Amino acid sequence: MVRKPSHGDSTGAGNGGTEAAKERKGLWSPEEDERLFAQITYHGVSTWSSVAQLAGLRRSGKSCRLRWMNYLRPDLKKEPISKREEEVIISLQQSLGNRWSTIAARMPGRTDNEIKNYWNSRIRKRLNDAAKAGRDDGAGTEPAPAGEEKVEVEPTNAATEAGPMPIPARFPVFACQMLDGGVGGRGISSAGSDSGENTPSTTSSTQQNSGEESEASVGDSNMIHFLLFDDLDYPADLVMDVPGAMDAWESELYPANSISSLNY
DNA sequence: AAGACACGCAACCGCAAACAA
DNA sequence: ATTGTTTGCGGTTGCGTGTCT
Repeated sequence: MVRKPSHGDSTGAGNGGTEAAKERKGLWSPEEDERLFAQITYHGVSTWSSVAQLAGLRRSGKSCRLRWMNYLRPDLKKEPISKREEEVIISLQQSLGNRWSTIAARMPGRTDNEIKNYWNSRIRKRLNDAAKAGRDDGAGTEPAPAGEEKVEVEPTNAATEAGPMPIPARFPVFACQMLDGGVGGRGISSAGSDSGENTPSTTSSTQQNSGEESEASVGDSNMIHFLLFDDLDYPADLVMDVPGAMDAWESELYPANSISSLNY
């Protein structure tokens, strides 16, 4: 259920109207998204506040960063969180606690916000229910280990569940820039690969993964890493070979004239 | 059909860490 | 060493939509 944008004043003309410089808040309009995406794609990120300024957005740098990280980033997975991913979340939450960004860093294509929301709205509730049910049964004093709370686990790779791997909506151009090395601020490079700590291992491991994870228990952290490498859907060096991706990007998602018409 | 409620998601807020001047 | 700025994080809230009564 995607909330319909309620940006009554997508141009920023509203919001009281008089203070042109006043920061906009609330949902992002498609135009704002487009401006932000184009700005970052073509010019990278020096500082987020400058991104907001250069893109002509009346948004805080913070807001721009959040929008990019949680929504516009080309490497985000758009499909719902799979059972396997849910198991990983549960397992990592057990070992790391509510360190959502760390958990997200180990789940390519997922954001901390997404994981946090998923946890708060679904898993936590379910675990609580399970714990309560356990107490009612008198069956145990501890809630069942989260990993065992599962839910039938498909042996298949999550990436293959939904059929052919979808072409990430905006990845190609972004990847071109990344590989080109041209625009590189620190923001754009970290956004393209993933935040920091897992980047080297994930990218290097991607090509060697064997395709299927072992049957190790969910609580096994080594297995989690292995499994996650397996989940990395869009290794940067493969993206350039996706036939027609650029065409799709240009013709459907962001026609050249729609971007070049922006002033920045 | 309509209102109440629950759910899920997007975004904001406040804080702390990192960095620059 | 100090101060100001920016970034990143986790918690929380607001709101649209779906479901139930």
